[in-house]
Amino acid sequence: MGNVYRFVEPVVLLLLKKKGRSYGYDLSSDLQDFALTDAEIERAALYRTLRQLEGNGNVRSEWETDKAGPARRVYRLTAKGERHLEEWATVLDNLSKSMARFVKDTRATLRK
Amino acid sequence: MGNVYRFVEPVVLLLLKKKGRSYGYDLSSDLQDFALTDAEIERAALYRTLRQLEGNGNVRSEWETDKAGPARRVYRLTAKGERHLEEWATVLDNLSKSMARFVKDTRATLRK
DNA sequence: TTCCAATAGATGCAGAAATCATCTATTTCG
DNA sequence: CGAAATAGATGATTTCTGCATCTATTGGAA
Repeated sequence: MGNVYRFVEPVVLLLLKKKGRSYGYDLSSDLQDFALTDAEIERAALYRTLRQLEGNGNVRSEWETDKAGPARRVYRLTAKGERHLEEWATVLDNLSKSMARFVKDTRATLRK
Repeated sequence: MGNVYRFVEPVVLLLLKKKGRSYGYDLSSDLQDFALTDAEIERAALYRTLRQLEGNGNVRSEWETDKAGPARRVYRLTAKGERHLEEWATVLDNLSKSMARFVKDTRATLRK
C-alpha cells in the first residue's frame, strides 16, 4: 500500500488549512494523527507530496530564515488548494459510503 | 490511481463468493457494478489480480473446456480466500469510518 | 570547545506496480 | 468466408514506493 493509498495529499491539505501555515518537519508530527490509515507516512513521501502540491498550484511556499535552527520551507494553501480539498472531501465521502455498502454486502454474503 | 487504489482484490473475492465459481471474462462484466470507485478496471489488471490471488492461495483455478467457445480458467474461493475477504471487510470498515471522520472534519474546517 | 542529537529539507536508486498496447486462439453468426 | 465476440495473457514503458543516504544548522551535554 503506497502513498496514494495512504491519502497523504488530502491530509496535508487539511492540516495546512487548519494550521494556516506550516512546514514539512512540523507537519510530519501531526500527520499520523490525522492519517486515514495507520500505515506510517514517511518523511520522504511528505516532502515529495508537498513539492508536487506546489507544482500543481495547490500550495505556495517560501523560506523562513528568521527563526532559530535550519531554514524552513513554509507552505500555505492557495485558493486552488482549498477547492482541491473540497473535491477530496467529495471523493472521500463517496468512497467512504461505497466502502460501507461493500462491507455490509460482504458480511451479509459471508453469513449465508 | 492504480489497482490497489481501485480495490480490485476485495471486489473479486466478493464476486467469487457470491457466484461460487467464475472466470475472468465473466467477472469483468460484473466488476464495475461492485467496484468501490468508478475508475475503470482494466481486463489486464483483472487477469493479473486473479493469478496473484491464486499465487497466494486465496483462489484455485481449473480449465473448463467442455463449454462452447474458448477454454475458460474457472476460479473459486479457497477457505483461505474466504478469510482474506473477511480481513478485507475489517480493513475497509475501518477505512470507511476514518474517511467519514475526515470528511466531517474537513467540511467543518472549511466552513469556518 | 568539542561533539552528539535534534531539526530541516531533500535526493538516489532498486524494485514494484500501473498503463497501454498488443498478441493468440476459438467459436458464432451474418 | 470474414467480422465480431469470447477468453486469456504478456511486453514495454513509465511511474511510484521504500529505504537509505546526504547536506546543513543549531542547542546542549560532557
